[in-house]
Amino acid sequence: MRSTTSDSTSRRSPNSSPETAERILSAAVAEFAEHGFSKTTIRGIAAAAEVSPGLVIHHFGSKEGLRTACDEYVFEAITASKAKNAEYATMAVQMMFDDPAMATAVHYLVKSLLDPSEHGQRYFDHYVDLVESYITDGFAGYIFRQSEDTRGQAATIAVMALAPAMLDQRLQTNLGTADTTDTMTRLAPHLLDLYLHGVLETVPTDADISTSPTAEHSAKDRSEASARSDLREEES
Amino acid sequence: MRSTTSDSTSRRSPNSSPETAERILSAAVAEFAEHGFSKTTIRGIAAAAEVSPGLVIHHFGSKEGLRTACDEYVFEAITASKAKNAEYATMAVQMMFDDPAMATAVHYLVKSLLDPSEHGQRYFDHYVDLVESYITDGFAGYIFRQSEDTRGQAATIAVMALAPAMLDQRLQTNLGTADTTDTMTRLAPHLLDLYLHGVLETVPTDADISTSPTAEHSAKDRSEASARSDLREEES
DNA sequence: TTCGCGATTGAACGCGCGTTTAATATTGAA
DNA sequence: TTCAATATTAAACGCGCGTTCAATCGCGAA
Repeated sequence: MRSTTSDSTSRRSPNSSPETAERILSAAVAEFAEHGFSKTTIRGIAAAAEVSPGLVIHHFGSKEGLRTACDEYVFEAITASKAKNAEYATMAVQMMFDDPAMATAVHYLVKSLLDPSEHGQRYFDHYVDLVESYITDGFAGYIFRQSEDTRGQAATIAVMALAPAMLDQRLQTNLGTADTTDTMTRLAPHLLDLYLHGVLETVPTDADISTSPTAEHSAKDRSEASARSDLREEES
Repeated sequence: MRSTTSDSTSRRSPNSSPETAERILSAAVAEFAEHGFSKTTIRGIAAAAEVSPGLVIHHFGSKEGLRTACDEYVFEAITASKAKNAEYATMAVQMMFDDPAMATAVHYLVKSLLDPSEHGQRYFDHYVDLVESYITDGFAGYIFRQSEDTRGQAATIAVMALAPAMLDQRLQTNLGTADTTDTMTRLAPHLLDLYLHGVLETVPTDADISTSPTAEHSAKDRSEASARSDLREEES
């Protein structure tokens, strides 16, 4: 039943269509990346690839088989990209979105990460390992703060690095950015600031220190009041 | 023929069953939180609430109507919690998971956030607004670093704060933590460190400082090599 | 040329979904 | 008690899904 070059002598039988299978695979990655796995249909993929639904099954056996093939396809694309651009990993995720195909691959991985399945866990585990090696060995000229719980630290940083891609659509709508690249460009300086200095500063005990106070907003004690009010009404 | 009615004392209109509707609602929130919206079935909710599928439709009109009802239900639970515990918002998300019902509510919101729909966007927008007010007014005794792009900064911080809850399952598997509370407790010190100091330190110009080299891993320049290799094999 | 095999298709199958419908059970109001 | 309205159910409807199947097409081998 399984097809696609079962002959070891690389001899192609009467008919072959490696490019058709690849077109299906490419369409599948795009569809999965956009709609997620459960909402994506074989019929939709077939339509995008301009083939019949039956042919998709013929080449990949099942929807799950197609997904597995997509995993390898995307992993190879990501690793190939990393070889060319080793700086992406920890915080410069936005660099990956320059290449449209790479952006699709990242979106696919995000969907895989958020969908309960082994595929996504495998990628997440690998990513945490990668960050952990960065913590111990340094990365791109930077060194990391050290912790007694390096594993937990690596997991924390990995989660932070993946977060913007996961909420890409939400950010795009909220900030009014045009696309993913635009969004990541907008976030980049704040991410860098966060990674370098954090976000909080201990309240000055008596004297002012550092950080030019650009805006003297009314810093009252309404931190709790604002938390309780108006969660429900909105209009923006 | 369901039980529950058991004893007498029914003083309502001709017939009514607010408690049955509430049981359905509660079951729906739990099911949605666990499986997401598209994978959750009316039949599954009905079974969890021990009623017939038709009754679910009778009370809420449709699956979408049920979802809308769940939104309000969860929003109220969250806001009620915030009234009692105003410290959760920015980084102390883990505090919310003490209450099991609250943990379900948070998981529901996460699923809503990750599912493309207006409901999740509404919550995200509100949350960014909340963080923005914290940036300008301070929060829980802390003051925030100031930026020219407060909106972008707020969005960045909001995304960071939501990230651990979104990858809860992935973290649990990777770290071997028992449950969400355990996971959040594990991450908490690293999150605090991140928020207070960041993760990176500029590489020392000439002298070594701090950071004991704990790991004897082959700490070569393999940062790039490890990125390219062994993405696909795993066994842990 | 003829033959065989994989590529490809259109139609159909079975299933589970959200929803509808008709009937029954229950209960406050008259 | 009688009545009307609601709660509740079992069954079924229609639809879209993943998948199967039989038939056809196209091309290399003989």
